[in-house]
Amino acid sequence: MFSLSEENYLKSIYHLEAIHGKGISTNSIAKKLETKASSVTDMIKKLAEKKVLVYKKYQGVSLTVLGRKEAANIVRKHRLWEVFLVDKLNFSWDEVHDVAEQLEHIKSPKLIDELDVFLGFPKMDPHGDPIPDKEGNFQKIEKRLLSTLEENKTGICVGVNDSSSDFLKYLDKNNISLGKKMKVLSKESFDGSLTILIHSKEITISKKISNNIYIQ
Amino acid sequence: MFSLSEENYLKSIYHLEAIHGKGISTNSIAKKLETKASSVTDMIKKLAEKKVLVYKKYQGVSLTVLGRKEAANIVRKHRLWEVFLVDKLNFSWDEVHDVAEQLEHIKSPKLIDELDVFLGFPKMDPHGDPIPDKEGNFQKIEKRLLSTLEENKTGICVGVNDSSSDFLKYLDKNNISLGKKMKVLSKESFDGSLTILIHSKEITISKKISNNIYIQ
DNA sequence: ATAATTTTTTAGACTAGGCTAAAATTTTTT
DNA sequence: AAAAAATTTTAGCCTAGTCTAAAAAATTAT
Repeated sequence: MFSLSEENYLKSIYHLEAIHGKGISTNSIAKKLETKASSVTDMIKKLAEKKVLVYKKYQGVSLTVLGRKEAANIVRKHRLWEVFLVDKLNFSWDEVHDVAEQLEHIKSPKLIDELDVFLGFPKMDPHGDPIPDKEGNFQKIEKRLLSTLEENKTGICVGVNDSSSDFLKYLDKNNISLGKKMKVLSKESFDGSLTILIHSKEITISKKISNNIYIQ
Repeated sequence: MFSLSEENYLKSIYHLEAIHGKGISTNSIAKKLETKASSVTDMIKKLAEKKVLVYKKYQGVSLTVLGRKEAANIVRKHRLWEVFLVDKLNFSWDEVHDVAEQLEHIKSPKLIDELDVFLGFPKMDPHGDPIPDKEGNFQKIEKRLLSTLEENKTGICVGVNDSSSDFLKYLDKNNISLGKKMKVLSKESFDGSLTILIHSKEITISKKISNNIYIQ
């Protein structure tokens, strides 16, 4: 059994590995968890003893198979709870993160199995991120950043790269949500900003925005 | 904001006050929380500083208005989650306690409001215990112990006094659940055991059992 | 009313998880 | 290849919450 703190470390390392591959640095973990490198060193020693990751001094860490499965299960719980909050309790997609962050630590295999049934075995959370199964596997969906779409081409929003409340509220304000069709009308080469057509309305978005929207 | 541990103390003291009135002893709290009296002394000092209870050395404690409201809200959350587990996730009434014990500590006012809506504003949990509203108020229902029912009289099961898994499983096995009609056929004066008619079946139950079933 | 017992509190120690400051190691720059 | 910079680890300290053992107070029994 893992403590709340241990689970948060596992989850962070899992997310970091998904982006950067094996060998996650102490500093990057510290940044992600908003803590100090020295605290990270202490904790990864503990986690290494528990066989969920491999650690060699000054070399960063990598999750073991066990650790990855454990982490995927926390992510699974997080995302299932997000679906619950949006589908059943009228939360909007920018409100779910903090609550799911708490709910993901509830320990009860039956709870999460039944929640999965109750929600109809969803494959995606409200931000378009995949929900792992019990083994930690999930279908990787085809997607690319809106910023890579050429002029006059059309895509459908299938996810976001940043799930912060601020960003999601911006999207709501501009009528961007999962499943929306969007066409790139023009691309400004100077700053990378895009003018897109969405819902028969033209809006201009910055490079930073288009770098955080996934389309298909 | 209160820590998990503080919340558990508040809840225990709240339950003890409901049974024994004001002035709860250090030892009784320790027993309820399965901890040591010395730990209790430490914690109640902290809680007294936070104004949720009044403490005078060697005199036991009493919740303040603030403390009672805080505690009632934890109970509210616990019982709403129990309803959710039974009504929506196919838990049986003997399985809900441990999970609700975890869920009751999730912090999100919106979550609990929306859960209440989603469940249709239930007034009782699966064991017949009342669910307090946000102010901590609940309707006290008329009820008496099955053991006080006279021979040849009939009652309807409206609650249980003991919510342990063992006891609830015993009730399941004997087809006793909320809403069931039961008639006392005979009472053994020697040991207080009862022979009751339930669902046109006769069963004999001990005094201890009949002391833990509420009827109306 | 005093002795014995029980309850409660205090004192001091421990663990998990975090921090700061300093030391050790690795990486980057010159 | 040495010096400078950045990263990581170690050492020592802190807080929350718990524990044991001993002291203090309250209660019960004689």
